Formats: sequence, structure tokens, C-alpha cells
Amino acid sequence: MTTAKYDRQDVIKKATDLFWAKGFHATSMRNIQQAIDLRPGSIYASFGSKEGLFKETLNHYAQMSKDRLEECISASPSPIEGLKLFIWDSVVGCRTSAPSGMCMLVKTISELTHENAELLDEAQRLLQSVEATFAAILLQAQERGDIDRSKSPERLARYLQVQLMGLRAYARANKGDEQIDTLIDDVFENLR
Amino acid sequence: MTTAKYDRQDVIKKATDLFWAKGFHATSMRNIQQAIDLRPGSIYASFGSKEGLFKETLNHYAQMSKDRLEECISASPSPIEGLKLFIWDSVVGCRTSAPSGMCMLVKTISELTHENAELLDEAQRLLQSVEATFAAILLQAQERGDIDRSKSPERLARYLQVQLMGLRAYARANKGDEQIDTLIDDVFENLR
DNA sequence: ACTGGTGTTGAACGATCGTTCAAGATATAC
DNA sequence: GTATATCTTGAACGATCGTTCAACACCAGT
Repeated sequence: MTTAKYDRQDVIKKATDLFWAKGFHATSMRNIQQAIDLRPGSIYASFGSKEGLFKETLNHYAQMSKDRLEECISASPSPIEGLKLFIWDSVVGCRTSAPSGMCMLVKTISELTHENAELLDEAQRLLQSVEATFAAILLQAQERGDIDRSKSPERLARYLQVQLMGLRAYARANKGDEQIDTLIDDVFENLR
Repeated sequence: MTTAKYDRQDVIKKATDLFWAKGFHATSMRNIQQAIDLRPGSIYASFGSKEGLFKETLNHYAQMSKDRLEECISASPSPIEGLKLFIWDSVVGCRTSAPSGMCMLVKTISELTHENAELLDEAQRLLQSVEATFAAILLQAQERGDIDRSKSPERLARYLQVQLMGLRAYARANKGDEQIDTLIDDVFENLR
């Protein structure tokens, strides 16, 4: 018996970077094969198809995002400060370090159609789970009395999701704009 | 001498619908050829390349958007009401009628990379010109005393652009959500 | 009616797409 | 050492990609 020689998680990581940067259609299996120095058979044995691999990368991306969010929260003195750090990092920080300034999940629902219904559903599902995480954090903030209690955590989370999507898209559309910090401040102004 | 037999503007219109619905990479020239019942030579004689045709569709889309915005303004009792109508139509109305709930320009900057730098630049430029139109309308609203005068029209336009991008992306991510109207109301709450 | 130029046609090009699979390599079990 | 089971390899498949171009159709000018 022979166990896998290559690191499955490493394949997913590198595939995520490629899909994140170039999108589903513009990334070819050959791009991935040469990026991770693996022959097609190995990839297809592990993931079945391009769609199968992409689906794994979506989940990996969402997990990375949640880990980063948790990091931001525990590194900050309050939940709200943590959220602000997370959003700043997502909008401004990712512009230089990450494969794309855009959220990979938003990029996916923007690019794909019903022709890839399964991938579309997965991205939607993952976005909703991120929103649920927001809601949990916002509930904490409400209990601490840091923010407005009159609106439900779910509604505030929805608001935050819209803002994050909008800010990241705007940042990508106006790459040199230095006034994005102001926009982020405004977002949290309206939360209080 | 022979003049063109097919309607150039009609080609652009139909190509816009396809590109808007499926994006740049997922739309093939053959898709377009059979949608408008035209042979490749004719298209390449008019537009040079797939990129050339796509660039024309971006401009056509932006012009359509501006026309629709103008319509909304003149059909409403005030500039702000016009903007609200425009945004409602963009976010909610487009979900059934338009090829895609997403803004084609945002879709483009989300999908493309520096590998198609010219198209990316064009989409960014067009988005900025839309934002400038917003600013002009908001200036009118300020002069009428309808909204806050303490912030510059440019800043308010930037805010509006972020909201529109965020709302459309969110609407696409949560297709069945009926609470989007509430989100739109919140946007204009924060303007006053 | 003929000519010259423009528009149209559809087959074809090389490249690349996602995917498959028989053959070879490798490691464990006896 | 041999047999067995698993993984890896890389050539190859048919389909489709964006694009080209020689042959053909059509109309204006004379």
C-alpha cells in the first residue's frame, strides 16, 4: 500500500491562490498542475473534476477568512475594534498581500451562473455562514453596550456584509484612492 | 461601394447581454456569433478582436446606465427620490429583467486581471464617470437643502457608489431575501 | 454590361481546454 | 524475493477556444 506522496492541503492552498487571483474560468487545470508540479491524474484522483477542486478551495478560503476574523477579534480590546481591524485588513491590507483585493466568495457569485449551480450555491452558503459569524460578534458587542441595541444582530450583520462587499469592490475599482480609511470610519459611525 | 448590412448597434446590444450575463471569459465568440447570426469575419472586421468588442459593450452598458439614471431623476419629484428610484431599480428591479443582477462594470473589474489591463482600465474609468454623475446630482440635492451640506458631493457620491456595489453584490448572494428594501432605506437614512 | 471595391461567408488554423487511461513506479505484506 | 495494491506519470482524446483568409456576393460608378 502506498499513501499519498503529495500534500493534499498544499494542493488546495495553491489552487486557492490561483482561483482567487484569476477566477474559475480563467484558471486552467494546466495552470494549477504546473503551479503545484503535479500531473493531471493525481489531481483528478483526489478531486474528481475542476469543479470539485474549486469547491474545496471555496471552503478553504472561507475557513481562512473565519480564522483571520477570530484572530482580529482576540487581538483587539473589544469585538467592535476587532471587526474594524478585520474590515480594514480585508479592504486595505489585502490589496498588496492577497491574490486579489476582492473576496473570493463574492468574486465567485459574481462570475458564475446557473451553469455551475453547485458552486454558486456553495459560495452563497459560505457567505451566509460568515454573516452568521458577524451576527454572533455583534451580539457580544451589544451585550457589552458598545453599539446600538435597537437593531437585531442579524440586521447589523447584514449591514456589515453589504459594507464589506461594497468597500472591497470600491477599493478594487479605485486602486490608488487613499480616502478609503474615511469610508471605513463612516461605516462604524453608522453602527453606533 | 457597399454599406454595412447588419446593424452595428444591434451587435453591441446583443453582445452586451451575453457578456453581462456570463462574463468575459465564459462568453465565447461563437456564443455571440450564433446569438446575432453573424459569421466571424464580419465581427472581426468591425471590432478587431474579442477585447475590442467587449470594450464597446462596456461603453454601451455605461451609457445605458446613465440614461436610466437620468430617466429616474426626471421621473421623480426630487434628485434624492430619483437616486433612490435608480438604486432600487438597480438592486431589486434588475434581478428579474436584466441579464445579471450585478453591475457589468463591477463584474468586469472583479473578473479581469492585469492580463486584460486595457479592459480593466476602461471599466474603472467608466465607474468613475458614473460616480461623477452621482456627485453632480447630490450637489443639486444639497442646493435644494434636501440632504446634509457638511460633506462634499464627492464624498457622498463615493459613499453612494460603495452602497450600490455592496447592495447589488448582497442581493445576488441572497436571492430570495425580501429585506433588501430595508437596507436601501438605511442607505438614505445615513445621507440625511 | 462591366469593373472595382467593399461586405459576407464558412471552412480551417494552431492553441488550449477539461479529462482519461494504460503503463510505469513505488512501497508494503508475506 | 515475489506478489499485490496504490499512486504517479505523461501522452493522448475530442471539444472548443480566438482568429484568419481565400472565395464569393453584392452594389456604385462609368
